[in-house]
Amino acid sequence: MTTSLEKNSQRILVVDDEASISELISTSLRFVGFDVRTAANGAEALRVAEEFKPHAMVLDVMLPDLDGFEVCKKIRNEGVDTGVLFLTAKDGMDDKVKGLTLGGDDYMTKPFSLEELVARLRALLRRTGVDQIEIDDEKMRFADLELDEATHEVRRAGELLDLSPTEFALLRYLIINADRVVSKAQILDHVWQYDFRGDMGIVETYISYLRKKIDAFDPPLIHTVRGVGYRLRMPPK
Amino acid sequence: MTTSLEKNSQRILVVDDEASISELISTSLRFVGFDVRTAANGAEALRVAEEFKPHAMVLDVMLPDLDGFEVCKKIRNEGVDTGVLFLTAKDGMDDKVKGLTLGGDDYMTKPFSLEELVARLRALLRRTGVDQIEIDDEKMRFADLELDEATHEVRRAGELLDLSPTEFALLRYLIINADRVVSKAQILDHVWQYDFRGDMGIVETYISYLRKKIDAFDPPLIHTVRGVGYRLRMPPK
DNA sequence: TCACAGCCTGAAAGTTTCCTGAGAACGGGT
DNA sequence: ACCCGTTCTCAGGAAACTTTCAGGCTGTGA
Repeated sequence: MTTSLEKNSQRILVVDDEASISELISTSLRFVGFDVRTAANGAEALRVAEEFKPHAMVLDVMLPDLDGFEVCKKIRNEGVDTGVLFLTAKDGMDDKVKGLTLGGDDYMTKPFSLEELVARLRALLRRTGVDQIEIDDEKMRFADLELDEATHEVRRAGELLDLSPTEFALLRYLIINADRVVSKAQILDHVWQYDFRGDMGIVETYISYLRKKIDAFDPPLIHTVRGVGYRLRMPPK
Repeated sequence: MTTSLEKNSQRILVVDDEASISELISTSLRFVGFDVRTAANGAEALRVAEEFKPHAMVLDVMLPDLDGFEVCKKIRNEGVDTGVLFLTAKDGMDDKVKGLTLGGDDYMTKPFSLEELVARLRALLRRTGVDQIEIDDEKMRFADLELDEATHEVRRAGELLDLSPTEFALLRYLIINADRVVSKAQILDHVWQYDFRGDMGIVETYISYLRKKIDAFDPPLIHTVRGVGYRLRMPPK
């Protein structure tokens, strides 16, 4: 079923018992080029990890059998050297969450946005440095735009801009899809948390906010494609 | 299993019978670039030390078979020349341990913070001077900030500041990660003792304390990145 | 040219995150 | 035992951010 034959992509194991979440994540990760396997519980995770040897895992701490920490520990004891991105519920935070950012690992609370997930996962893979070509020093560029994941700085024409978290995430998504048209629905699906129930008007609002900041310069880079979506591009000369 | 082939890193042997502690420590040490092996008791420690020839050891004094002092003595008798960082429980045997800092050795009481552990270990390696290039003279700098590991002094613009232990550790962590955003969770994981069970509000409190001291000067160096964390940086021109 | 859907944007309400002062708890030193 | 510096919790208020909404604008097709 699942290809898993993509020679050049990094292998990610997604472990979550909620099928809808698991699917959401794996679809997204596949789409951006990862080689993904899933498991619905700890036991299955162990089995899959052994033969799949993932470069990183996305791991719910709340599993039906073992908890995420156990799974992580066991897999590492098996000699699979893998970074882990833990998923936790918003509240259960107090107890065992300590220590999750050690050793290159990271965690996110549910619900999250898919862009955030991908960004974190990439950062994690970069840190744990699995067989990695050292291309991107966590900076994205488009035209005279520059977005730095590590410092959370955004510049246009060298000038520092002050963006809110959502503005930052939206711009990141636009840059990733530079030159392509992305629909408001796509934006909503990727940039907003997966449980967001509002309508797409909010995307318009945020595009407007972004324009005020990044298109205070010339030339404007954010273009509306009426009836379709938005597109980041250099205006044709 | 674990790489252990990193030619240029220093070798550390971690000896502790509590698996969770041992793992916590080795994960942290590996991540900052050491080549780590672990042992769960005295006998194993002797065996591993003989062939691993560690530059330093992190050694629990309370082991199931031999105690830490015995282990240390035997290993040195075998001709392995290694500094030792002892770990002791808060209460017992202060007297026995006290004498240990006479050599280049050092000790810490459990629970400790990981930054503290790494800092002490580095200081120890520096003192025992194992085949090391003498790069860092135990002073860290950022802008007009100066933090001296050896004297525990902190200056800004040449002026001596009076920091509490926690404030010192927090500032050290910020300087180590200068210019990058560090989340409150990361700070908690690295700067606070590993058994701390409170919430991240305390990080805010300490950031506030630190600001009152180091940002009483101009320009302010500690910056909040809303929704993400904190960041030490020079304000943009 | 008109009408309308699609889009833009200001403003206000709602929500979250952060800052900080006050005080309780703790512990080492005298 | 007491003092004092330190750690930690808590809660009010400020500030930043998110979301909704409505009125106005614009491009497009009839």
